Amino acid sequence: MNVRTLCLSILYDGEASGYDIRRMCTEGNFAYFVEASYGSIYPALARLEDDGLVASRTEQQPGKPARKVYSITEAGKTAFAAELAEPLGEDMFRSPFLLFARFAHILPRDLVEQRCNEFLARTVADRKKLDDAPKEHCCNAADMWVINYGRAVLEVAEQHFRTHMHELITMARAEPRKDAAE
Amino acid sequence: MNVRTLCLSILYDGEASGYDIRRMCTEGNFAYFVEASYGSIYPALARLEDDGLVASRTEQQPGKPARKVYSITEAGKTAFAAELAEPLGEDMFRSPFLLFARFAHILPRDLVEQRCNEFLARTVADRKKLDDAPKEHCCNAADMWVINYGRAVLEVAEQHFRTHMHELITMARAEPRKDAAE
DNA sequence: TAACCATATTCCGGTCCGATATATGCTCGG
DNA sequence: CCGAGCATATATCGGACCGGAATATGGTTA
Repeated sequence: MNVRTLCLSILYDGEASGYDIRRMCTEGNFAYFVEASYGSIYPALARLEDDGLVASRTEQQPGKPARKVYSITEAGKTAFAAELAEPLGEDMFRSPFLLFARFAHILPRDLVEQRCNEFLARTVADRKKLDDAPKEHCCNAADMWVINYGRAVLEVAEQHFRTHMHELITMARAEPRKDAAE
Repeated sequence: MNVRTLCLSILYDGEASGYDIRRMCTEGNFAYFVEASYGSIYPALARLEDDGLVASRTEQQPGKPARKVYSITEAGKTAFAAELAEPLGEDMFRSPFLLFARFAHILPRDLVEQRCNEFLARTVADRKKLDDAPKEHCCNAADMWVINYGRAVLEVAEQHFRTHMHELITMARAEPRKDAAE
């Protein structure tokens, strides 16, 4: 799933600037399964425009820098539907935290505890955002389906982690940075 | 979490060739949360050796190409522990399938059904691999903790998907590729 | 009034993926 | 018995992508 397709998917729901697209990737309701940086979004939009799949107009706003607002064309919609009909890339999950967790036994206990608390906080925040999503503005039925899938998964992730994180902390080396044995 | 650190983490458990590391990434018990390709592993190992964090010996095996077997040095272990003490990168989940799912309503029903079945099959296979992991060879307590976390999450993912996939299929356009209305 | 933040875009270095090339010998079907 | 295909093993290259810095601009706030 390349950034081109990601841009088309966002523009499918309405016009947006590169900045908007980035924000939807990082803060929007679907941030938990798609992402892209400015460094990929802007070149992708430029190429999309060259190919006639999106159109742009420059919107002057008093007090703020001008926005270059992109919208999807009919050709873009067709290309997007065709792209979705192609074989899908594999989902991927990368977790620095789980790599860290595997080595709890060689790490100081206070570090493991800190990272566990950070991980829990992130998981809670992610779940909360999906819980709040429906109330805000969104969505069509398919969007709600996707959000509910995410909620179901994050809910057990949080619950499982809450009840088992202390086990991981117990595995860590018992010296919390000072020499006081026992 | 860069490939250098990933290589060190695998070598921490015992010596391995670049090929072995790749296999552990794609087929091993931890494939579900770490990955790297040859294109990153071999350069990473070369740099690691330059820096003295790993050592290598060439192992001639009759009948097969020679293996260049890497092992972690004391300096490597220290560097790895130091790396784990650094702030962790964010976990990330990227799902071409969920992006696809958001647009179920504009896609033909048979395509949505097919992709759903493929997704279910992949989820089942992933969960099954984690279920089988403990029986095989592994692991220390921390490894088991990580595997159990993965199992808990994949189990609900599978169960939720099984009970709700038909809703997604129902949202799809009712024409299964021919003109037969109704 | 200076520092900072939000909006908005662009560029670059470096990392990483995916595909391909190369080499070797085994297994299995025809 | 031979050739296709596969598993082992390493290396390389183009291109995609990330993350951060640079550049503007004007509003907010301490």
